[in-house]
Amino acid sequence: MTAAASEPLRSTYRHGDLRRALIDAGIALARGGGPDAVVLREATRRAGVVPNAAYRHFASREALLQAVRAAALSALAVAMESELGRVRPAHPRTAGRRAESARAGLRAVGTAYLRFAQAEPGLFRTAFAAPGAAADQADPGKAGRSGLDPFQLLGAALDRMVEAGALPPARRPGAEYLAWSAVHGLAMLVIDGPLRRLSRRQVRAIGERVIAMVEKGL
Amino acid sequence: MTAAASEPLRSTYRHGDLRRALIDAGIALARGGGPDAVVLREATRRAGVVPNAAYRHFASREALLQAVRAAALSALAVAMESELGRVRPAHPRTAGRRAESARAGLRAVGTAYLRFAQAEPGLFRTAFAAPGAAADQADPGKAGRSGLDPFQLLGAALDRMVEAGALPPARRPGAEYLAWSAVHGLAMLVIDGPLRRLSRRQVRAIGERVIAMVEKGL
DNA sequence: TGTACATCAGTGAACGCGCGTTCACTGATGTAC
DNA sequence: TGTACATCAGTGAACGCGCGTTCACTGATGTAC
Repeated sequence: MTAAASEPLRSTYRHGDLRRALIDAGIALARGGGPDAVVLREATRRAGVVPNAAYRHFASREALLQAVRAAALSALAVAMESELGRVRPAHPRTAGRRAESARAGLRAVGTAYLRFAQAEPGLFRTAFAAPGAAADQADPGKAGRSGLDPFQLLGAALDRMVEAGALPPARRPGAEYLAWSAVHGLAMLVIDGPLRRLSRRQVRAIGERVIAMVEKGL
Repeated sequence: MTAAASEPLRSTYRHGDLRRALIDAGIALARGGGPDAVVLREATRRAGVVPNAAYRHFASREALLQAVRAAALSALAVAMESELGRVRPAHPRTAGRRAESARAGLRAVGTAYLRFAQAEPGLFRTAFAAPGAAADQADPGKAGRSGLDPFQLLGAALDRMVEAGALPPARRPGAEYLAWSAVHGLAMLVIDGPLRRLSRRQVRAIGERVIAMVEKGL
């Protein structure tokens, strides 16, 4: 009954859910060209609506971009959760297995992060583009199914490593910054920077080594 | 005798060195706002010249940006060389000292990289912004005094570690990608991303830990 | 169950802006004789 | 040493573009009686 959110044309005067349609259009734009490609006029065009109609739902172009950013972060969180789910056995019995499982969790987080960056470079860049001065607090909607955002998922993985004895507690504080930096750096170099000529295979191989370096160097 | 390159006003009909002046203006713009701030018209304004005059020296806005990017890379290389020079004693006698000196070289490279990113975020972002499709080969002018660009300086530091026995030769291939990723990631998160609220102190502390992680995890 | 009405989502037209780039020009400079 | 001239760096004016945003409007919807 409700109009399809992605439908660019419509027969009714009212749109149905223009807000949703604009966000979806914004996501599609971000997917193709990163944050700068999230152009308010183009989003309204795709939604089959006159440009200023957007102002019924967003205060400004920046507000729309903000919503798209939250969606991108959320998509990343979902990808990480899904990789985590694939890798973690329910209740390992022995201490050794628990430690290994915790380490696998950290690897899963890193792997999913890199895979997402490579599969969706535009969304990835949008997720981490600096917001326009304002709006910095935790916004709802950037989390995955578990309610955690990507950074929190990483933190939880590190916590599990400490619990399982795979990471000395003294090393825990701030460890997310180290792990995050390594993986984020490779992602940026690959999608935007000087490593963008590397093949998929090469990137995966380097990704594994980066993650191994983190595991060993933490 | 030659007109100062940075002089926005001029009394002569000929400019003197408009090309240089446009690049300098472009650098100033990049310094303030990253690659997107390198606007051809603004650069000509600052050079005290009519907009289309730029086309005597650059084929397009992209060509100007390219020149600015090369200058930014070169500035980074110089900063790295300078930090390297401060840290490396000339000819360490014992193997242990040579190894330690080689490690110090790697740390210097990473430290300078991070410091440059934080001191000159606009230039840093400009240096690593993806060039517009064309022009990818090694351009002259992006190197430092030694003739090496930032990536090559990192490679040389790693080579010295192998020579000094501070890094197993088997670990050498591709090691620059690992080290680079870690440091680059922290730089990006700090200047543009979610870590931008961290204080100078905090960043330096995390920077040291990231570099330590690289040293240990390589 | 029918009707009057307030609400407010989307329309239509327009604004000012700054951008990159093209065109035909002009006049200072340095060179050839 | 003086003069004619070709070169080409910078001028002046204009283009088309797409953007974000504001204004007064209109008409479908759902609600109160």
